[in-house]
Amino acid sequence: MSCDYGKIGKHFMSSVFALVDCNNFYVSCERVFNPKLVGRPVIVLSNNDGCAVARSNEAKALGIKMAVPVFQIKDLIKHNKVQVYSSNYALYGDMSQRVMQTLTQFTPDLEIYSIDEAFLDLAGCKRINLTEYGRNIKTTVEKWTGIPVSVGIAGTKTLAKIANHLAKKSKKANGVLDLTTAKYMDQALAAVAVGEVWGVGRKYAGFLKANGIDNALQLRDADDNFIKKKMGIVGLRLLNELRGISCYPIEQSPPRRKSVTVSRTFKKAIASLDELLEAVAAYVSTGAEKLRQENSVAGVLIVYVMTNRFKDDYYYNSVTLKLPVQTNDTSELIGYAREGLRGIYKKGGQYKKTGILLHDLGPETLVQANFFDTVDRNRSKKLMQAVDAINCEMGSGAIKYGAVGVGRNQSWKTAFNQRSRSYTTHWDHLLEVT
DNA sequence: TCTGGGGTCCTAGGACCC
DNA sequence: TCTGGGGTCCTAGGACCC
Repeated sequence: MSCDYGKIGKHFMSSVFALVDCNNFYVSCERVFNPKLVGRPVIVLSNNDGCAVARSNEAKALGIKMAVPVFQIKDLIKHNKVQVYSSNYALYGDMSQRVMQTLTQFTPDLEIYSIDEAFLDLAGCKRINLTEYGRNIKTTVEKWTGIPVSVGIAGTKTLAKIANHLAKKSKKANGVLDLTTAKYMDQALAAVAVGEVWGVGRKYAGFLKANGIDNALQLRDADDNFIKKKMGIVGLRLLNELRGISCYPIEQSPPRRKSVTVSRTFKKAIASLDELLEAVAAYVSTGAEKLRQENSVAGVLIVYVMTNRFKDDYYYNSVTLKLPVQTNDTSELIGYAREGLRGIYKKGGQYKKTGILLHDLGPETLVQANFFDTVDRNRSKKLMQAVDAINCEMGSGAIKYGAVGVGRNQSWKTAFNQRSRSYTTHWDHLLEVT
């Protein structure tokens, strides 16, 4: 059943979604390989060890908020012996795959929504006890991967999100909650703050509260026209989803990506153009590699620089380059990017971040030859294949472009001072003498 | 020289997500 | 001193065309 705004009265609930969400995912990954962390406050940091992006329940209980800068909680960390880890994306990505693989045992119709979440289509499972089924999912994932998960089940994705949220909070639910039966629906919705609803961010939450809508139940029963006017068509879909009318089906094969971004914040500000040029070349290399992995080419390249956004003299500038022919060739893209950066670089700036975006993506096979094209596309393609093959075999970065630089003091490189070992993807720890 | 409306495409910005 | 990164969708407004 699709989302049809005119027929709200006569709907019937035909779909069943389960949302499986890994608890404190990055922290849980660290705990799998270091059981001493269980039961203790643990946090995982963003790039450059800047902010806390994952927190164990014990860390949350200490009042450590999502994305809080580490320097603001230094004392808290010290006094409570909080265990602190740099992020280890290779490890988390690999653990994520194991979790998702396990979930395919329960239905082939699953949508990997993010690194730590998946929606399962359980419409075919209505005759069985859904709570039991959810419990089975939970224990199996935990047994096979070591990652604790919560399971929320309901008639729409938005309600499954809410069920999951409550499953985590409620002691009685103990990690699994089925909201497909309408019996406790109002009670459940009333228990969820409006800001916790999927699709309601900070701005909308503030606006809704100012208008007397504090929880999910009040939002569900809000006036359609009022919501449509203030939150657009998305808001209307949200109301329908809360009312049990599914607007967002499972998407098993995600459509081709529409853009690629690569950017990093520097630990220390950079003033020199040469260093920025190196950083940009490195980001372009990463972005182009991603394009080639997906057999895509880009038609637009954007380069930007910015100084510290928390300071008064904040400076941001960007340039959008329309490429003559869509491409995924690293050296070609580096050429454009360097040219673009020279145009927006302002001398004397203390730059904290730079990045590139690739837009207007399309399939490699459809590249339109251009009469004025000066690049030998066949030759470039073969070279790129060779580079990718070697980097795959020898490890990422085995072959780099000269423009990326090779110095030991590349201050633009990201710091990870408390990183755990890549237990699942590298074998070097087996050689360590302990 | 003035007059009208509708459609499409593009872009920038704002909101959200994890 | 120290503040992450990578995405999506929608909307409004302008340019342009008929």
